[in-house]
Amino acid sequence: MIDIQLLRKDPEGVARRLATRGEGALDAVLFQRYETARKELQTAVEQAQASRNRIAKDIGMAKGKGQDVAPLVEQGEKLKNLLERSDQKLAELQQEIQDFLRKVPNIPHESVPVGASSEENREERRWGTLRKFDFPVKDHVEVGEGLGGLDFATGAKIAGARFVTMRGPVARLHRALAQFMLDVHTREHGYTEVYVPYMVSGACADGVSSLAKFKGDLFKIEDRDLYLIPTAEYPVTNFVRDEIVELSNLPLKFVCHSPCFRSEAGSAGKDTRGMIRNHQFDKVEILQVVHPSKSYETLEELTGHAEAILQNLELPYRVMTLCTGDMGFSSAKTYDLEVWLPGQDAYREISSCSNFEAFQARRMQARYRGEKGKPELVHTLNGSGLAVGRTLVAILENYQNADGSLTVPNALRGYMDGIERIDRPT
RNA sequence: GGAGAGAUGGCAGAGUGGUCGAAUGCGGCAGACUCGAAAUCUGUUGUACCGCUUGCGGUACCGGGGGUUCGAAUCCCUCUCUCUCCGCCA
Repeated sequence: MIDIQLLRKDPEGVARRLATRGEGALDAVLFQRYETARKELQTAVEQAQASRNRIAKDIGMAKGKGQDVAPLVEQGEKLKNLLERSDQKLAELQQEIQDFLRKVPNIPHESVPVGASSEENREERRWGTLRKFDFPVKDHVEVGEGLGGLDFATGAKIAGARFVTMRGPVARLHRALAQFMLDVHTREHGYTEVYVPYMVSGACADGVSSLAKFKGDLFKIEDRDLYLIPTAEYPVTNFVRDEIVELSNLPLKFVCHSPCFRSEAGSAGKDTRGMIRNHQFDKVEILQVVHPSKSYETLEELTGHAEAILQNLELPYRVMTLCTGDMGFSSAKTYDLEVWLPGQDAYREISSCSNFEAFQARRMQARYRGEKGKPELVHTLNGSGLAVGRTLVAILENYQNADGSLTVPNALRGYMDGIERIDRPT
């Protein structure tokens, strides 16, 4: 949620900055109208409540002295009727304002390039050299199926389109990747590993993003207020929901390996081949809860942590700053890491690292006890470090050999009984 | 699944219809003592919103929602969660 004080102070300015996101901009006029009505109603209700409280107190005192309270009780009754109606109206209006505000996306940071689509994302840097292949390059589907390790038909039989099954050394490579990522982040980057529920309540989902807006992207458990998590960000960020964290405990740094479930509503026909865009995939997520003054330096650091995985795996990539129109709902600034996929002859997103500033913290009342002893909202950040499925894709494509075998990246051999190559089954 | 007990401020824990936003202890902050620290003593210390504005006033909040009442932390209904016992299960 954006800061309502800021919105009150400068509705036009906020609307202007939000408009750079492209989607239906903030209706500043509607907000002003809400505010005027709310103020008027609230003042009236609170005045009525004040008189009610005074009368109740007077009755108590009069009774204590043994005086007649009938006239006072009658006054109270009258007030009660009046209050009931206006109280309800106020509650409805406040709910409306809440709903309105919770659907407003975060304000982009000033360093974010203004643009309408991914075309206008800004490239920051590139790492690694693209391998030259002296044989026709296959995509990950061909390589994976050739190794007997990826099986989309069985995935489809079990659960439908956009599901995959893995077998043998490829399944193990997939597991090795997750282990490797967890180890690097816990050993070298100071994150604490956490294990979490793979379902969250509606309230938790609305804490990290807008449930009202993005319900369709999630899988919901029938007849329960539970959603399958689309990323570990959902459960892990909610660790600090309704908490006041001691200043000395900041920053909190968590790493979490989890499956992610996405309905991929609205992406019909997009990336239908292979395991680029599945309903279920694994991801290792890194997440930090920090002091507000530190969040932008933390964003650089956290992005570096995700990059370290790609560097260890010697996978070439580039870093993009998402433009205002391409950023997620809750983010103030996002870097995407895009890995080189020779099978697609393109860079593809493999990690997304965002600073949400106080946007999520405000939605879930996550605070720290500030320097002056007052609770203040924390800043939250997270990034994929990395999407495991897509990392496997990148390895299948970048490490493939002419004979259809796959070289195991150096960094993973310790997790694979030291084997250097996965061969085609004979 | 069955039976019972409980949920109060940062934490612990009193309070069973009327000056209760809530005793007390711990913790935090400020001060005194000290070369400094500890101990001790004194004071102070919830959050959100609204209105005039460096202060004051008002309102709401005792797990969530609803009800009874002139008045609810306190009574009633309901939901959620926690604990204990039994059953079942990895």
